Amino acid sequence: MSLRDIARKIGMQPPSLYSYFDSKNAIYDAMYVQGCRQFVDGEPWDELTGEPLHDLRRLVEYFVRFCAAHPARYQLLFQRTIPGFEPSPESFAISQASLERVGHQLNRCGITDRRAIDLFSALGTGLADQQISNDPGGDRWIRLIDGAVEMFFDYMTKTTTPETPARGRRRR
Amino acid sequence: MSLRDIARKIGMQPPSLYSYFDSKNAIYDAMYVQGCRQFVDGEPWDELTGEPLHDLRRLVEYFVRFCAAHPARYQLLFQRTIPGFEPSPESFAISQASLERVGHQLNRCGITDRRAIDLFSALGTGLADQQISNDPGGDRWIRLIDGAVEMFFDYMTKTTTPETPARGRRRR
DNA sequence: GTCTATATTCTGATAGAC
DNA sequence: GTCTATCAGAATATAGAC
Repeated sequence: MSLRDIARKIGMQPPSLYSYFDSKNAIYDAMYVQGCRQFVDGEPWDELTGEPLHDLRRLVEYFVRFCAAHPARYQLLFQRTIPGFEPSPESFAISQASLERVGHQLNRCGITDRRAIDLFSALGTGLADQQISNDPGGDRWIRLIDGAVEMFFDYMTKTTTPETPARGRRRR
Repeated sequence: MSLRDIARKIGMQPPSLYSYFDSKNAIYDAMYVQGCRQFVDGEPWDELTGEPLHDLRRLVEYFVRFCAAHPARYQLLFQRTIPGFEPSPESFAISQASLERVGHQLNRCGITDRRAIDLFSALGTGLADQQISNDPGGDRWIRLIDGAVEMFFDYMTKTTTPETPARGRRRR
């Protein structure tokens, strides 16, 4: 989508956009902020129960469904595949804060391994990525979320605190 | 990169490319095939030992390192993010065959769950994706491969064949 | 604030000579 | 097979009138 297309969609002439944005990348940055806000505003924090497996599933499910529902935003926010664009520091800070909240939630679930957040994010991104690339509009990888999170939780609660009694674990 | 850039790089004039390819997408398709071949040719099948955890780690490590070393190919082959392009059926079949070999390898490792290949691919893609997006040139997610594969293997050998005695499992 | 008009550069692609 | 010449259109961006 070009500036022409944007302008036409909102009933403007292309040059008029420059009254609002300095450049095309400035528009991308605004969209980045908007996308972050939209993602953060929908985060299901108030739907968490304190039951680790349930809560982590909710987080991953929210992320994957968001990405699958808005693949262009997924590309803009999480893939960094738009040629000349990278978000401004202020904009990037918003998504950083969101990631940190996920880290804190992992801690609250008894997962303190320092690599946990990286592995967790890789798992979520992988599910979203495959869902978008190989089954757009479907739910083939969305249906794997519960199992994937269980896999992650089992592994993390075993290797980091092997002496801790299993909490809230379920099979299937 | 435009057709002009390609032509200049190989010391040709842009129109001469059309003696070899019908369109820009035809070039993409040839690159897709070339990328598939390159990936397949380097697959470490002859380095597998029969020890499930080792072999699966080798496969994932090869995939992630390939993607991290060739991010443009990663985008072309596995991300499908190039605007007007999708591979021709003949080209796509090559990558399909590669994925099927991974599925057979999972079977050989005693993993027969039908969702295993999807979860495995999501895990590999997620690691590659995060590595490229958030630590290009580094190894932050590459270092997670061993743990991630162990997590996957443990989960798959437990949930699908819970009565099977653990084979080749190691901690850390 | 929004417009018309336009600059400049790049894009993929074609015609036709050699 | 490769070239020169060129097309038709799209891209981002600017100047200046209303």
